[in-house]
Amino acid sequence: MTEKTYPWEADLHVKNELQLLISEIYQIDLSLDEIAVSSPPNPEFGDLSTPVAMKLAKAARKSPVEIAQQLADSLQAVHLPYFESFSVTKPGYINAKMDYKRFAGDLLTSIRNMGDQFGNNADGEKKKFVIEHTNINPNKAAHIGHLRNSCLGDTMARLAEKSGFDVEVQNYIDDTGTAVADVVVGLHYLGEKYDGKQRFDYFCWDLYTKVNILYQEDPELEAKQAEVLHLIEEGNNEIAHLAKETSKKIVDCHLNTMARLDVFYKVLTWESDIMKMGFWKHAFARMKDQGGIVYEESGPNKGCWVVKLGDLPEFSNLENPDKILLRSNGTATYTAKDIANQMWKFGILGRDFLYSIYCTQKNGKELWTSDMDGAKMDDFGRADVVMNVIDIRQKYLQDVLRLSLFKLGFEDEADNSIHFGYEVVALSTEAAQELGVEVSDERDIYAMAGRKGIGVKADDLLDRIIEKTTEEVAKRHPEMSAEEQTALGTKIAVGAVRYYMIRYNTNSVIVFDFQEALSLQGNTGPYLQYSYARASNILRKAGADNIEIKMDGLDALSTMADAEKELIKKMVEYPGVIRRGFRDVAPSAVTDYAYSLATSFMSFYEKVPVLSADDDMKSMRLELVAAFKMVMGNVLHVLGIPAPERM
RNA sequence: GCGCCUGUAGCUCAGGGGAUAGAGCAACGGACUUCUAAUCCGUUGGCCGUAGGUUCGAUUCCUACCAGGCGCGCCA
Repeated sequence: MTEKTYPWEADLHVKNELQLLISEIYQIDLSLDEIAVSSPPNPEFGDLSTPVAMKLAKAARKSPVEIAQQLADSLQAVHLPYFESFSVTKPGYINAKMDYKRFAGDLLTSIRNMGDQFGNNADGEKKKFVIEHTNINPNKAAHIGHLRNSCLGDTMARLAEKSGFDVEVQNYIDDTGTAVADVVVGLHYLGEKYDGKQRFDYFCWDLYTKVNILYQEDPELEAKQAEVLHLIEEGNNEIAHLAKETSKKIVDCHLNTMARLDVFYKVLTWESDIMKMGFWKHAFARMKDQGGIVYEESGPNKGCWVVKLGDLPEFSNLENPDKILLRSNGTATYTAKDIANQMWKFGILGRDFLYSIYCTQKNGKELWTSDMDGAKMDDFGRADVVMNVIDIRQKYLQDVLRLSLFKLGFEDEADNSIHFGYEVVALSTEAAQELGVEVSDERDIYAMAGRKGIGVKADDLLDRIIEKTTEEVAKRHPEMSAEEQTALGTKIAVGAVRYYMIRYNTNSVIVFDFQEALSLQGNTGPYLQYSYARASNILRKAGADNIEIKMDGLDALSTMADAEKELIKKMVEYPGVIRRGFRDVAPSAVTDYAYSLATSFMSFYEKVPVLSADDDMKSMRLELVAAFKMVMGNVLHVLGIPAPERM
């Protein structure tokens, strides 16, 4: 092992060595995945352990303990870096004890040297990673379901960046759909005037609901929807202008809402521009040339252009597995437009938007937008990997999208199309009740419904939690000015909301509950922030920002307390967490880790004095605290959670 | 009907072939002259949906069933 080795790869070293030894001694070839190495449940068993000997017992025709002993002896003889000794316990576990002086010393040095780069990897090979998220219909205020989308998408974008991808965040705006049309119906035909007394997106929230209720009793009004849609598609008329103006105003509201949570974008893509650029027409021509689609002369899809999906196992059970792209009346389906858009993202459409700068965002970065009056640019799309963040109800359509690409001959692009599907946010009985929804004993969760105006608005939630956190700050820091209190309160509120939105497994519905979402204690964002603030405090009091912490104290590492070792072991996991979070598309893996890292530090904080320790010990512990602060800072950054120096 | 997902403590959730199944909340009892108590320590609380199977070993994998959610348009 002549290459540079890192402490966070220690478990990998053991695995590799075991693989080699097992092959040599028993002539059994195991994959690395078959050699489980993990932290044992009890520190008495050492720092790392593996049950692999028990797996081998049958094939090697020896007792597990015997095999374990033989492997442990062999490992001992190899002198792996970072390991002190190997032992065996009863059923057949091999346990490893770390050489903490070297292990911790190298880790702390690495963290100090790598700083905010610590934990990053180069898996992405600088490939272009396009992620589309948020995508809210521009016709009403954002609600907490949209928040889940944006927070998950933003975290994935951050994970992709840490994983060495060139990341482009897109926000697609469907400004030509029925949602916008409904609001336009209200504004134009109902003569509803916006008087500026409330926020425009809140006004539209109510108007959208009103229009949908009136549709039920007034078929003539409902017919206006189709009329409006038609006029929008035609363009260059009063209605189309009104639709665009309305959409833009709502998009601005959405951008403001998301900016409050530090969610930003690289480019906006407007459906109206997709239409004007003739993306679909162009895609259709390409598909026809390529022969990927067929015109049906008979059958249920008679007169339509379809993509044949029936021979794919995913669709073989469906009554009508083929997907219509062009209807018999000559218009394109939603899926067709989606395919064209996806082709654009990959740069295989042969067409591109024109672009201009939309605005400068709160993070100082420019936001671009597709724009018919803009300039030609080569910066956008042209992806190697495309991730679409859309809730799980879109799974079928996302499958159709991917497999259609495959069928059209874009096999690599199909492979690199990832649907990040997540379950929706619903309301608890209490939350539903608070919003005035009629509740019954028969159910305990209530779906949000834009058309009915049922939902918790994102900004309402934020306002409420900021009020609460600011109150708490005021209690703790009466010396601060009101502005400072609000600023800190806002940071904590952002931490609480973002953590709440991504901490759950994406397969499960979040049953939104105010009490839980507003909680600032226990397994919450503020807990992470508090651990960071506590570490900052120690360093500030030690004057560590000005003096250089010396590594001389590392001799003291041989007498590390358990709490210190636990903290070291937690920090060492971080690079693997980033890798796994991205690979498994699992932001919640990062929140889980962040929480356990914070817990380790809290435990250290309570048990191990830093400032009052002897000089050598103090120096070592300050280094440890500084390392923790760095790692926690990095984790918080991935999660998009502000890291306050004090709380 | 077909397909996907979920079922773990009173509640909200982690874990995902391996040692005694973990957290938070709630309840109860402790710890602030101490590096900030948005914290920590302790107690109570589990047929890991049910039944089979695979395995040295299953809460984890497979099958069936039960319960719940979602999806399967020439809608967007």
